[in-house]
Amino acid sequence: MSREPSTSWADRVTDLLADAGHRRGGARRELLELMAEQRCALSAFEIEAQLAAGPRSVSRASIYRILEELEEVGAVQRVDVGGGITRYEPLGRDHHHHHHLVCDSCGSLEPFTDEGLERAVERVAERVPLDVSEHEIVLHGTCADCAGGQSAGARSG
Amino acid sequence: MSREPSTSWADRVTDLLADAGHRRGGARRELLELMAEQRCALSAFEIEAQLAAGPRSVSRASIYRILEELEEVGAVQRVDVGGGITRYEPLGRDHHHHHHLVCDSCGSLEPFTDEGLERAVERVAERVPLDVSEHEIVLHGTCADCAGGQSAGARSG
DNA sequence: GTTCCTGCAAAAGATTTGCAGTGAC
DNA sequence: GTCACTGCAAATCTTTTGCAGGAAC
Repeated sequence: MSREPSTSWADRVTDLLADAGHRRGGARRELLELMAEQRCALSAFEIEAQLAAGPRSVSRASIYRILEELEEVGAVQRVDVGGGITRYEPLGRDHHHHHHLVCDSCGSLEPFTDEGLERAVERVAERVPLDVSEHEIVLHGTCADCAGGQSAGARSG
Repeated sequence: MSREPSTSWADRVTDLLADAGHRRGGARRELLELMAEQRCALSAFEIEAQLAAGPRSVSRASIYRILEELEEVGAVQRVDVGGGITRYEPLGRDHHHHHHLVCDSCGSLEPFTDEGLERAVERVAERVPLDVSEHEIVLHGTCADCAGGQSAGARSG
């Protein structure tokens, strides 16, 4: 679980970017370190806010530009869970591939994994007329907080 | 395949809307009849274009408003396949529940169904900390046209 | 010193909202 | 006649783009 590779994810991605002809930059470094420690997908807005709270703010334009570069080298994946907001998730860390639970009531996002589901998707991928490179599974519903807390209201952030 | 219920989907949805306190309207009727005959999800833009080509145009604002009403009564489902564009899909017709194949090269959208995948999702839904109401599965990749047609280019619309 | 990286501000695209006129009941 | 439905235009929100200054190499 906590076994770390000899180089960090941020370092490895920086190398990937260098191979693709990119130089290093402060904004990109901050964004990489933020992404490295996320357990689930972040929106551009959330990234901007979290970086603004840290030692070095990064402008929105740079965030989008950097995320696009990261997607091109396969370091992050776009995740669409609705609401017209694109989220971004790091790839290639030692965590397992996962999917998403979305509470339509409070908008919270949670990751989940399931081996059976992955096998089913792999089986489907062989049958469909598409050379499948990625897949995305989103379960919508009501989370425990919202379902149980009909009177609890805005108890926890 | 061609067995129709005694009332059409558009009529049934109109009844649903009437129960919810809505009157009838020309724009809504056009939109319902368009949705009724779709085999896959449509974006608001596509709906506007298709209605504009028909006997009665519907303004963009009305399209979004009507789609929101339809979603509230459970007649359509939002589908997010990326690109920042929300799509809408009719629910409760005699067709089976389906999911989506997206070609990241040309953007084409195709429906698919898979029993095994549905069962796997149902099994997962019981294990996760979410009262699951809907699910959405999107496979991204390259379609046959784009994969095979490296020189075929814009052969078929 | 050259070229890429970054921030700012403006632009572009999708969706929502305010308001006034028309239509359903 | 009342209140919902609709269209137009303006507003809002997310994402992209143009340009100029600063940093990496």
